[in-house]
Amino acid sequence: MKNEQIPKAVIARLPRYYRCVEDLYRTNCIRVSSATLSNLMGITASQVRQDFSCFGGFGLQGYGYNVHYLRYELRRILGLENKNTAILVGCGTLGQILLKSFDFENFGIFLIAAFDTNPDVIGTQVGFVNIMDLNRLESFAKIEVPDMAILAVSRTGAPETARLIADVGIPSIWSFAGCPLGVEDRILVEQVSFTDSLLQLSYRLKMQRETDSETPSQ
Amino acid sequence: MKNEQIPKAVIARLPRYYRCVEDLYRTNCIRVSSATLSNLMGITASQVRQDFSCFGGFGLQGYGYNVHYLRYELRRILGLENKNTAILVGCGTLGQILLKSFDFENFGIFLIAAFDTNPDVIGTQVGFVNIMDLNRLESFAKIEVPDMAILAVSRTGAPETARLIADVGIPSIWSFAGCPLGVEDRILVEQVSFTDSLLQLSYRLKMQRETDSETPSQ
DNA sequence: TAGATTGTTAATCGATTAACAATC
DNA sequence: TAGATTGTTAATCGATTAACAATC
Repeated sequence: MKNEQIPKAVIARLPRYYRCVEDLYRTNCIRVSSATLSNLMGITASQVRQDFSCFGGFGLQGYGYNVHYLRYELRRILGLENKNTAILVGCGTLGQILLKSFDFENFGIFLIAAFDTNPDVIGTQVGFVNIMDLNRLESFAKIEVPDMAILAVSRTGAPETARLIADVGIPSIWSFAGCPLGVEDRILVEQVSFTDSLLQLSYRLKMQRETDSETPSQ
Repeated sequence: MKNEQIPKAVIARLPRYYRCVEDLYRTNCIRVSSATLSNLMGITASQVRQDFSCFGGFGLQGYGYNVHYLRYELRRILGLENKNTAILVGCGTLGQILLKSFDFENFGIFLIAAFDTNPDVIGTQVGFVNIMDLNRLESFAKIEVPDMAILAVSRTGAPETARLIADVGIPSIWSFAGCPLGVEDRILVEQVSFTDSLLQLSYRLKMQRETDSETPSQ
């Protein structure tokens, strides 16, 4: 594998490649060409080949890509073949949904504990884990050393909680808070932002209306 | 306003600009320079000015940007000054969270109805709306003409439901299904994908480990 | 006026596309 | 072998950064 430094744009496409290839794999497809894959992805075939060649290339001239092998390589690149442990911090409505129904195992992630500050939920079991008091996080993290914290607290509490997570030595946060956490320079932070997404849609909707009214369809 | 065609990269930054400026506005900040804003955003001052100049520029030499005016312009550009109506389709756990606690009004969006196929939830009230049978969507849409459908159904049902939404003439979907819907060429689709986000974090975590082990800190 | 800071132009950098030799 | 399709090189396109004249 070339270790040059993978372009950001390529990394951003990796999850979608994996989704496409996973679908092909599930439908027992044996091989796929860059042309076919490019259709599924909505990009050019040239780009598919260029992207894969960043990692050394997984294809065979005249044949294309073996789906099974391609899937394995993408899983390896994405780190899905590693086993990571995660804790969930913030067991409100969103946190509880994640505990109950998100398929962490599919991503090589083991959810080993959940934390909250609300006495009403502390001690209850949701999904497969018991919810613990957040003030036990520090001693817990010393023993179990989780790879990831899933942050599902309200925006107000997010930076403070994130600091705690970073302080106890957890190296990454998957955050649903949708705001800067203030620890981005110390540990890895990946955001799922509902509001950023909605704002982009709002923008596109407005633009489309403006364009439509300039060139009325008749 | 220049109507050249705003670069995609600029559009992707608009929500974050708005968040920053909203924070400044709330803390009664009167003016802000591109340098200050660039620190908050984690980008260069040059880029801030370049970005705003796409829309004609909102600043004043020697002064910077008036926060109140900048906020207004960003709201206008993002379409938040428009009033849009939305319906929610899929009232499972995630759908119900959105009904109960997402602040749609903040985004100029009025949630006017919710739909599901499950008899157990049809007829119940969640948040401010009553949940209706999905088979009433068509007649409903003819009368109310919603601007947006929020899609919170499971991945399996997503493409079929999306087709229905497009067929009844709703021009945009905010989707939590995290998979292609098959209507992207007919109407606007904006995705919130938990899995794509988690996969990116998984990748970054793996890369960091590899880098760390190459250059051990000692 | 002098200092500050914009908007814009030009230079650099990175990402995408096109073309084709290599080869299965 | 002939056809297909990759991986890679070169060309194009778009986005970011640097520099500075304009001007508040």
